[in-house]
Amino acid sequence: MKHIHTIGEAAAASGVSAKMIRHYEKIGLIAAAERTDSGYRLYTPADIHTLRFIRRARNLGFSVDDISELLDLWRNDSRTSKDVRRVADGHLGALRAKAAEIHSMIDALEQLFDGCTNDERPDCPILDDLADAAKPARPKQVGHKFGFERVC
Amino acid sequence: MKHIHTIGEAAAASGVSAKMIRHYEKIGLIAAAERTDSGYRLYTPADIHTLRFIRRARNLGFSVDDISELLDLWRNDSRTSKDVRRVADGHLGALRAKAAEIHSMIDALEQLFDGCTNDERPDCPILDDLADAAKPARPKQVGHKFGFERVC
DNA sequence: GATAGGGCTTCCCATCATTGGAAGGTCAAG
DNA sequence: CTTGACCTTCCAATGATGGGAAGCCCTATC
Repeated sequence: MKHIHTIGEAAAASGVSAKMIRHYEKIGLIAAAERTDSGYRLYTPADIHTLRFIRRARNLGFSVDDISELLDLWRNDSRTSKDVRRVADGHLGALRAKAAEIHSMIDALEQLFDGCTNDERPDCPILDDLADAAKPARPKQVGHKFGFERVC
Repeated sequence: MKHIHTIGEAAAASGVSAKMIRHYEKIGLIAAAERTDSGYRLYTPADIHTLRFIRRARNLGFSVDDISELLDLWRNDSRTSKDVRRVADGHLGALRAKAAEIHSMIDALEQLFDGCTNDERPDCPILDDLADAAKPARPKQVGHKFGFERVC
C-alpha cells in the first residue's frame, strides 16, 4: 500500500479541490509538493491531514490568512491556547459583525415588504423607499466651481 | 441655477463615489453621461436621484443585476408590485441563506470556545477540532451563552 | 505497438463591488 | 504662469473559487 497520492486523490480525501490545492501552494499556504519525474505533485497522508485542516477551517469561515496563522500554531509546540483564541476571537467578531449587517438588511427589507401589495398594481413601498427615503444632500462645493451655462 | 453637476458633486450628493459612478456607466447600469467640450461628465438632478436609488439599493445588499432590474421597474409605469416583490423576495431569500450560514459558523465556533482555556497551555479544542473532527470537543454543554437567534 | 481515455501540468480569464494609483488634461484663482 | 483641485482614461488588486484551453503522462485495451 502506498501512502503517496496524486493531487486528485488528495483532493478527494481532503475535500479541497485540486484547483484549490494548487492555488494554496502558489500563495504559500502549503509547502510546494514533491513531484514525480514527470512533474506530477505527490501528497503524503500528513499533507492530506493538513488539507483537511484547511478545509475545516474554511468551513468555519476563516480567511486564508487566519488559516496560515492557525497552521503555524498547530505545528508550533510552544503555542498557547490564548494565541489560538485570539485568532478565533477576531474571526468570531467579524462573523458577528457580518451577521448584524445582514440582519439589518433583512429587517429593513421585511419592513418594506409589509406594505407591498404584491399584486398587479404598480405602487410598491420597496421602490418608493429606494427612490425617496434618503434626505437629499446638497452637492458639496469644494475647490473651484465653474459655470456650465452652455452645456447639453 | 446650475442644475448640472460634475461627477464629484454627483458623488457627494448621491453617496456613490466618482469611481463607482464611472464604473456603473461602463457596465451599463446607468446611461452614459453628457460631457462638456473638454470631456467632463455632467449630471442632472434626475441622474443624481438615480444614483441615490442605486446607493440605497446597495445598502440593502442588492446586487448590481438586481438593481438594474429594479431601475427598469422604477422607470416602467406598467410595472406591478408583484414584479418588484419577486426581485426583492429573491434577494431576501439569499440574505436569509447567508445569515443562516454565518450563524452556523458562529454556533460551531462558540461551542469550540467553551472548551478553550484561553491561557498559556497549548491544548485547545479549536485546533483539535480543525485537526481531527472525529475527536469531538468534550460534550459539556450544548447550549451557547450568546443568544444569537437564527432568522430563517 | 498504437490508440483512447482520463488525469495531470501550466496559464489565462471570470466572478463581484470596490478601491488605488499613475499619467495627463482642464479649470479657476493668486 | 503657477498652483492645486478637479477631471479624464487605463491598469491593477482585492478573496476564494471555477472554467477552460493546450499539451503532457499513464494505463488499459485492441
